[in-house]
Amino acid sequence: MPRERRFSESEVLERLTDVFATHGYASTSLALLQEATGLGKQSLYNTFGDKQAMYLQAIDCAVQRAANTVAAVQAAETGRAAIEVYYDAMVASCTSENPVEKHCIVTSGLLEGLSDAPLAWALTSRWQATHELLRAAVERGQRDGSIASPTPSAELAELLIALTSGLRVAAQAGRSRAQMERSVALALAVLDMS
Amino acid sequence: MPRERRFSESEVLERLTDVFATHGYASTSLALLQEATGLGKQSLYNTFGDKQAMYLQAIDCAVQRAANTVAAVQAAETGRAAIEVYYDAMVASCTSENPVEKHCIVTSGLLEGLSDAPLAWALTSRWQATHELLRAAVERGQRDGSIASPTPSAELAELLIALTSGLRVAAQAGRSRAQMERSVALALAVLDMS
DNA sequence: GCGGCTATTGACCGATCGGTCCAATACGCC
DNA sequence: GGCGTATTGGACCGATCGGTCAATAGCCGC
Repeated sequence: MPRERRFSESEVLERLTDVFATHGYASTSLALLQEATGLGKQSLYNTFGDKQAMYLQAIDCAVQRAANTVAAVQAAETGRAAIEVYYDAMVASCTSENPVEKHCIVTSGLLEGLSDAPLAWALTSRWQATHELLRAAVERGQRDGSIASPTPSAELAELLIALTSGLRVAAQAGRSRAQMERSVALALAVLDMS
Repeated sequence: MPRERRFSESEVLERLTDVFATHGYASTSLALLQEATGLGKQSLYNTFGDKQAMYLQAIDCAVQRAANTVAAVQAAETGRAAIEVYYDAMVASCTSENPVEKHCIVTSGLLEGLSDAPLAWALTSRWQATHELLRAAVERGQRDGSIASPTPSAELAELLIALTSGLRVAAQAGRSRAQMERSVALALAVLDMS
């Protein structure tokens, strides 16, 4: 048996995810990744592959981080409560002092306009997954009566996810948490229209 | 009197704006700008200054391009119509085949998280200006009766501008024009709530 | 203790980055 | 037709980019 790695692959991936989230794909250099992980260039390449592969794995890592929120959304009492849980987490994330939480790797990546097919596919796939999460919550709310709007759940979810990304940008423009919460409250009123 | 420039400064700035809009700030290289303009590096530097200065001027150029839309918004019959004019233009822009129209230099720049103070300031300033454009339209609508919601115009405008940025991201995720129009229609229903 | 395998290190690669410098060039003026 | 000035293209700068390679260091079964 050969020599063993002297770092935790999962912990290093967390740091990679941090860097990609805060700087985006193009602006993340190998040097930044080395600095954040304390690893040498070759160790990173041996473990994760090239920059594209690291990014793809960072996306997966970011998805895992959001698993708690996803679970909380799905476990909410009503569909309406699920949506509110989602936006609570989203606003908290956007207004965080921590730059890692403030940025969404998927939103940033999409707006970056990554041209490499695997990256673009992974990002749109994640967007789609979040859309489905919200759509399911809306549909649940429509069934349990907590959401009055008869609009198809997919359409409502489309609005909700667009608002999510909009909040990310608004956060970068320096909007306060209170303002973002008001925006969310206003938008959620759409769910009550019949 | 010395030799004259053999290009139109304004036309070249248009091309610079195109490149910055489609690639963002960090991913735009001098080589790309040279290719798009046909000018040499030195001519660009003589005329516009360094990359930062070019970017700042490109932002102004993009603002000028939107002047028609701004005028149309302000000239609309009612405040409500103004908002609709705005979103018509926005959705058309987002769903354009032309990559130059599809991207918004301000939205992209904000999400890029540019750290240089002059750039960040210019971008947030533009965001603020658009917010004010929408706020004024909302206020007008509340006065002329085309917008029923009594919610402060600034808060409604905050939601509207967040949605705008969200649509930009949604466009990058490949959403269709029809879907975006439905999202807008849904969101505008907020203006009717009292 | 030794041989074989792997992880790590650091030098190195060509390409490109933003930016500068300089010499050649082209024009209006006298 | 010089002359001076502004413009121009290209050579050049150090730094950094993503990525590779060979040598070294560490651990296993033996």
